[in-house]
Order: sequence, then C-alpha cells, then structure tokens
Amino acid sequence: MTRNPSRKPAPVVASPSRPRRRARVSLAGGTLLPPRLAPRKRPAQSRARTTVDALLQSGAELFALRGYARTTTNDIAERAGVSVGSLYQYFPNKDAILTALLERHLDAVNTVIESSLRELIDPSVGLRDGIRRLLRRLQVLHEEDPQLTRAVEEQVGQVPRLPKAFADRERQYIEGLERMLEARPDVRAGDRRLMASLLFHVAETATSWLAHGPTVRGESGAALEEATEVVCRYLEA
Amino acid sequence: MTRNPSRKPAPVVASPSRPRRRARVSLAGGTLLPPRLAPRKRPAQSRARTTVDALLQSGAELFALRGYARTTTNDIAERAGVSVGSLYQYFPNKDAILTALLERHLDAVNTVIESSLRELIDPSVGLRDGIRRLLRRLQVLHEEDPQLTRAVEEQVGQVPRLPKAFADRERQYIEGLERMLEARPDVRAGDRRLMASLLFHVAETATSWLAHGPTVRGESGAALEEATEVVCRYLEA
Amino acid sequence: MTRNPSRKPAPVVASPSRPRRRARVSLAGGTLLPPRLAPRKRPAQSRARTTVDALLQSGAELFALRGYARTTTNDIAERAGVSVGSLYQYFPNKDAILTALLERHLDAVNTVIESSLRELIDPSVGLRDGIRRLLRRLQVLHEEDPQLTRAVEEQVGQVPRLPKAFADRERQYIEGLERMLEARPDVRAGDRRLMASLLFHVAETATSWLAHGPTVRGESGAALEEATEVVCRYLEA
Amino acid sequence: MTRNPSRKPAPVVASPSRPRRRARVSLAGGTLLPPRLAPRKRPAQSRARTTVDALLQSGAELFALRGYARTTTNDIAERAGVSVGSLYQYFPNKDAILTALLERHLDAVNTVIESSLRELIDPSVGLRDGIRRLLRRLQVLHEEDPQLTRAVEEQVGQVPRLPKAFADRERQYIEGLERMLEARPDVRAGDRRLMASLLFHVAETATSWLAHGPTVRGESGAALEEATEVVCRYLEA
DNA sequence: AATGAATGAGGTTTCATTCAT
DNA sequence: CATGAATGAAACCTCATTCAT
Repeated sequence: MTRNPSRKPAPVVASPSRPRRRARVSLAGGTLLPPRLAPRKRPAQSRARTTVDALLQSGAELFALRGYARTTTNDIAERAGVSVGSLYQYFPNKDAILTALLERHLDAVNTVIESSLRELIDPSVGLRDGIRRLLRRLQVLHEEDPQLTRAVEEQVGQVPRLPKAFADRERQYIEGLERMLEARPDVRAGDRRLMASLLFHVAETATSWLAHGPTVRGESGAALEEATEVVCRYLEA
Repeated sequence: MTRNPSRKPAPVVASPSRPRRRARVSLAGGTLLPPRLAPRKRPAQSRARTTVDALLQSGAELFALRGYARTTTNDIAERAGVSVGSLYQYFPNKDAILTALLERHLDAVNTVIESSLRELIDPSVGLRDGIRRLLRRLQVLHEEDPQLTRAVEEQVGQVPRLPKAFADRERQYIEGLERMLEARPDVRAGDRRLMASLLFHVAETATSWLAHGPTVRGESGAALEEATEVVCRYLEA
Repeated sequence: MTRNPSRKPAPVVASPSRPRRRARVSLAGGTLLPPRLAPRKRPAQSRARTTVDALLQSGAELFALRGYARTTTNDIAERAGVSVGSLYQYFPNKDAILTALLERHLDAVNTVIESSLRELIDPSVGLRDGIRRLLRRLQVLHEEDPQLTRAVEEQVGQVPRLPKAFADRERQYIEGLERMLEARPDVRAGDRRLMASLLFHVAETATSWLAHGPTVRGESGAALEEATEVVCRYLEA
Repeated sequence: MTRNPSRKPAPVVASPSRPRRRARVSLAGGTLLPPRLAPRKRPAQSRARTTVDALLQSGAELFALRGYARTTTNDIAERAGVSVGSLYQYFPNKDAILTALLERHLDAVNTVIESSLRELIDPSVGLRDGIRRLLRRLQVLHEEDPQLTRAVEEQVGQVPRLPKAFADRERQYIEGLERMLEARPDVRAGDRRLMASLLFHVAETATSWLAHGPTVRGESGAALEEATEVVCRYLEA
C-alpha cells in the first residue's frame, strides 16, 4: 500500500488540443470576490496552469451536464485527469470553481459588449449592422464553449454571492446601453432607462435562443436575422 | 456543502402496501411525472390540505431564497411549522416538492396561455390588445406568488426529469403560437416556426422582466407598455 | 441498499450502570463559549440525554486513550453506540465535545475549590486539615472519572480557544487562594500573590500525582499525607 | 479539522535501498527511538545543519503556537524557509520532528539534572544552595528556548511512543533523587521513594511556573526564592 | 397522524507524503 | 540536493430519509 504501483495511465488532461481562450483581466480591475471564493494560489509552473485549465473545463462540462449540486469535486477532478488534492490546491472549495468560470465568462462577454457598444455609439454605423454584429459575437462566444456559457448561466444562482456579481455587471451594461440609445438619432423616443433595461434582457434571450434554440442546422443565418429583427424593430423610430 | 439530494437511485418501494393514488391530472392530460415525483397521497382532509400548502409555500420561499441544493427538507418542514416526518407523509422525497411546485405553476401558466391564445387567434381582437392582456395576465401570476415563480424558474434545472417536462410544455406553447401567427392577417410574413419560437422566449423574458425588473414603483404601467411594444413591433407587418 | 436489514444490535449506549455526575451550571453563570464550540441543541427527550452522555463519556475515554488528534468523530460515535449523525445533532464539531468535557470538569472542580476555600478561610479550621480535605476531594474527583480528568487536562491545548477559558479559571482560583492566605494568621509572611500562584500549581501537581502517580496500591493514604505535607510545609509559619 | 497525522500504520520501508544511519546516541545510552522516529540522515554539511535547525526551530514554534495536530509539515517547511521536500530529506515523517525536539530537550535537561544531582549528593553542599541552583539551571533552559520547552511538554502526548520515553527518563531521575535523599543527613525522614517521586513533580512544576508563571518582570529573583522555598521546606528536617 | 431523534451513505476538504523536474 | 505540484487515504460533516414513540 506504500504507493499504488499501477497508476491511472496519465489521462492527459482533457482535450488539450482545443485552444482555450485566455481570460483577460476582469473589467472592474481586479477580482471583487471575497477570499472564500477567490482562487487559492496562482499557478506558477506551466504544469499547474494546465491543471487549472483542465479543472475549469471539466467543471464547466459537468455543471452543464448534471447541474452544480449533482456534480462532486471528485467527479471534476477525475474528469480533469487529476486528483482531488490538486483541485483543492487551486480552488479553496467547490464554489470557487463556479466563481472562476463566471469570471472567465464575464470577462469574455465584457470584451464583446464593450467593443460592440463602441461601434453602436457611433451614429454613422447602421443600427441594424451594429446590433447584428453584437448578437453575432455573443453567439460566437456561446459556440466557442457552450459548456462554459450554459454552466455559468444556469448555475450561478446556486452559489450565494455570485448573483450579486452578475447583477452588478448587468447594471453596468444597461447604463452603457442607455448612453448608446441617447447617442443615436435613429432610435425612437421613449424612456431610455426602461428601454435599455428591457433591451438588455431581450438581447440576452435572443443570444441564448440563437445558441440553444431549436435552430435546425442550416438556418442559423435565418435565426440570426430573426434575432436582429426583434431587437431592431423594438428600437427603430 | 451541497449534498446530492437523490441518494438512492431507485428504492421506489416506499410503503408498497398502500395503494398510491394518481396525482391530479395536469392540464396536458395526465401527469407527466413518474411515480417517484408524484405526491404521496392526496390530502383529503382540510388540515392535511393546509399542511401541504404550508410545505409548498415554505419550499417555494426557501428555494427562491437559497436555491434548491442549499435548502434542506428539515428547513422546509420547520418553516412550514411541521415536523420532517409530516413532510414525508405528503411528499415521497425532496424532488417531489419542487415537482409539485412546477405543476402548480404550469397549471396556472397554462390557463393563462390557453385563454390568451384563444383570444388572439380571433383576428377581430386587436393584436396589441391581445398581447398586452397576455403579458398582463402572466405578470399578475408572478405578482400573486413571486416566490413560486422564481423558485420554479430558477431551480427546475436542479431536478433531473423536470427540464423535460418544462421543454414539453414549451414545444406545445410554441405550436399554439405558430397556429396563432398563421391565423392572423395582421402579422408580418416570415418563417412562422422560427418566429413563434423566438416570440415565446421574448414573451417569457418580457414577463419576468416585468416582475423582477428594475421597475421603479409607479411606472409599472409604462413597463407593461414597453413589454407590449417589443412583442408587437416584432410581429406587426 | 435501501436500508441495511441487519443493523448493529443496539449497543445499548455504553455502560449505563455507572452513575454519571450531573454537571452543575457553570460558575461564571452561563457558558462563555462562542457558538462554534457551544453544544448544538439541548437534548429534550430522555433518549437524547442518554445519547449525549454516552458521547461525552466515549469522547473522554478515547481522548484520554489516544489523544485528541488521533480520535475520530466516527470512533466516538461508534464507541458510544450511536451513529455519527447523532453526534453532530448535539455537537457542531469535534472541538465542541472537548469543550463540553472541559465545562463539566471545570464545574466539578469549581464546586470542590469553592467549598474548600470557604472552609480554609475560617481560621478556626486547622490549616493541615483544610488542605488535606481539599486535596482529598480533588483526588476523589480524579478517581470518579479518571478518563474525564486526563482527557481534559492533557488535551485542552489542542483546541484553540480552550486554554483561555482554563487560564481564566486559574486566575480566579489564585485570587481566592490569595484572600485565604491573607485571612489566616497561621500562614507565614511573604508575597501573597506569588505564594498563591505557586500554591495553586503545586496543589494541582500534587493532586494529579495522587491520581496518576506511581502510587502503589495500599499506600494511597501515605501519598495523601505526603501531598498534604508539601503544601502545608510551604505555607506554615 | 484535525487530521490523523500517521496515516499508514507501518509502511516503514521508505527507500529501503538507502542504508539508514543510526541516529546520534542519546544520553541514556543508545537512542530509545525506533527507526520510524529517528532522523533520516545525519546532516554532515553545515548547510544541511542549518536547514535542520531551522526546521526544528520552526517546528517548535508552531507546535507551541498551534499544537501538534494543527501544524502541518508544509507550515513547518514554509516557516523554515525551505520546501516540504527538504523537510522529508531530514525527517522521515512529522512525528520525527517532535521526537527530535524531545531528544534535544531531554539531552539538555539531562545535563542539568546530572550535574545538579552530583552536587546535591555531596552533603557538604548546602541543600538550599543545591536546590536553588538546580531550579535556576532548569529555568535558564526554559528561557533559552521557551518554544522548545513548551512544545515538548505539551505535545509529547500527541505522538504514541514518546510518552514512554518521557516516563523512562522520569523513572531514572526519580531514582537519582532517591539516592540523593538517602545520602543527605539534612533531609527529614520518610518514605524516600514516595518523597523522591513527589519531589520530582513539584520541582518540575516549580520550574515551569518560573518560566511561564505570572512572574511580573523584575521579581524573577523573588520567584526563584519562592520556588526554592517549596522544595526545601518539603525536604528539610 | 405527528413528532423528532437517529441513521449512515456520501460529499467536501485536509494534509502527510511522494516524485518528476 | 532542492523544489513544489501532485497524490489519495482518511477525516470531518451534512442532510435526505426512516422509524420508534
């Protein structure tokens, strides 16, 4: 029993071929998350980096597949091809994994939103074109890592503090949208605050509809047009 | 932290001698739910009825407040003012509570949708009026028991079989919407299947936005108009 | 697997014959211990009371036998003839068990010290007699439940907050001793504070020496005289 | 919380190929410690010597501070400024660290006791002088490395075999004391075995009282006199 | 029926120890 | 020799569920 001589044959750390998006620094400038949810230590060696990535990927997949509660830390570690111990080297607890996923996701979304808003705020850019590109980019995000997005969207509610982080971002985005609405002459009149808020939710829905909806293969282009339609018709004068 | 709620995959046999009565027929014609999720017995006496109601209410509140996984059956019983033992008198397991909540919710939603669709399919009824009334009725539903709605919407994913029941309803509603779109001359042309599908999701979002959104008190009427706006503009010729 | 049909044959809750000392209310008037160390719920039914007693007894024995760290909560529960779950119904964690033992012990010691000091402060009581009775009573305490005493004395250091509780009592006793020294004319002159402090420790040592020392059976009386000797010779004019 | 420190009861064989050198002979003539507790290798080079010292110092501090069970080998290594790997280069396991500390301590104590007993056994040396010097020397020992002493005294019980080593020394010392009592004409009559035993414990207590007691700075001299007093008064005719 | 103490499988987490680099 | 990432057995603790009263 000193040491099991026949180890698991080095499961090679889940799908190393797929290029993993590098998370950018979180918008708010540094994580706002309390220590209980913050990652335990920054991986120094590249071996460690690989481990962390594998764990996050595995976590995203399992959370999306079975839900947060029905996923155990042992499951996550096993699917990632590492031991539970390793998981706890990098994450203080299970919640921290979902939290890290949320951060990655929010960072990615943030990039999309910011660049799209920058475009849209310029009145010389067509409204329909701007909206279409926004939705398209969000759709791409979903498609790049559907697991990640589903896991995050559906499971955040399961970890206490996260919904707040989510809501904070939401408010921030809505404010951005409001400024955009005001800046564009081709947007109809109305209570901009209200419109921005509803717009945000509709855009979000449209996006996830694009990604998970009953989009029969092939008509993906039509779906994107349809989604653009709801949003634009709502805004156009 | 979170404990897997369904330990024994299929003991099923709980008190096999006592004949299990079928759960109340759900709208779609017969309960969609397998015996393990069906209520244990129908409360005949009014005291029992009260107990069951208290348990469901308490469950809805706690699920909404802390999430399904972080809510224990003991919590639910305590808040309902009864003992755990009593809880298990009426529900075979924890999942059954969420399931019952879902059924209640779906029944209510069903009533609204069916009557609203009946209205809308009649071309003599104004599109905008019909849509507004649909949204209004759904909003009322949320307001009547916000806990119930939130609990159901956010937590269904935590119990394996439920998402399917949810999706089944969804498909059914989308078909209804499709028929409605076809029946109305004032609806613009387009892929009706696609439109119905997106319409469903947008209407859903609009409703929950109405209920939980940043609707500053007082402008609830304006919000309803806004919600009606997204939907109608999307459909109008 | 539904439920193990051949249960453990009701281990009858460890040695129910030995009379267990009833802990009195802790001197300071209510427990000072933080929630993390306080018992979880007060046993209401007598069945519960039995369970708690069995757990404490079992804990004392195992702590004394193997040390705090090498004793697991499962061990304690098993030896007590109950399940771990029951243990955690009454104690929020392992530390709380040692804490409860300490409280029981301190309560008992307190009673002895207080009554003995009341005697000794009366100059008409012979010093040697008073001291002998103090030591004798403490010795009896050890003998009544040697496990409890050993466990408490040797393991308190293993639980963070406890040493402080211990030290507080110590200070309190030393003050009592100081007052006693001042009240008696047959005590030699000297720095009373210093004397009281050293006296406390010597008395404590003498007691535990009486209890655990190499006291060959039979000469227990001689040992008590010897212990009385150290203390009295130190104090006498 | 506390994790059982000795997982594998007797794997022992760690690196069976490398010949294990005998640990330095301890005072009592040959190490009392079984191979599992003996240091892994004797540090030949001075760098190694430094590392070992740092580890022991760090271990002593942490054991004294948090207790044996709450101190991890990683903590010890980190505070010593080396990696865990290095720790295991010099100590076969955690217990060995406490064991080494005990050995150091016992060696030091031994030197003091032996020289003091040699003095005291000579009747021409004043009893009071001899005792005072004994206590003083022990006090110095405590003061030189308070951590070491506390760690050893309070934590030995946490490692199975150590209490026996401790008890062996105790017996040995008591025998020495007994011979001393017999050799001195100025010691009162009585059961020498009993007196020696109690004397040992009282002297020990007095010493630790001197070191940790409430000795307000400045009156350290008075405390030493007080300690000498208890011991001498007990012995004097 | 109701109660709530008891159960124990199983999930989370720790940390002594190993070993590839 | 040193490092520190990785390991995994085992401890702690929870909570869905049962059952004696």
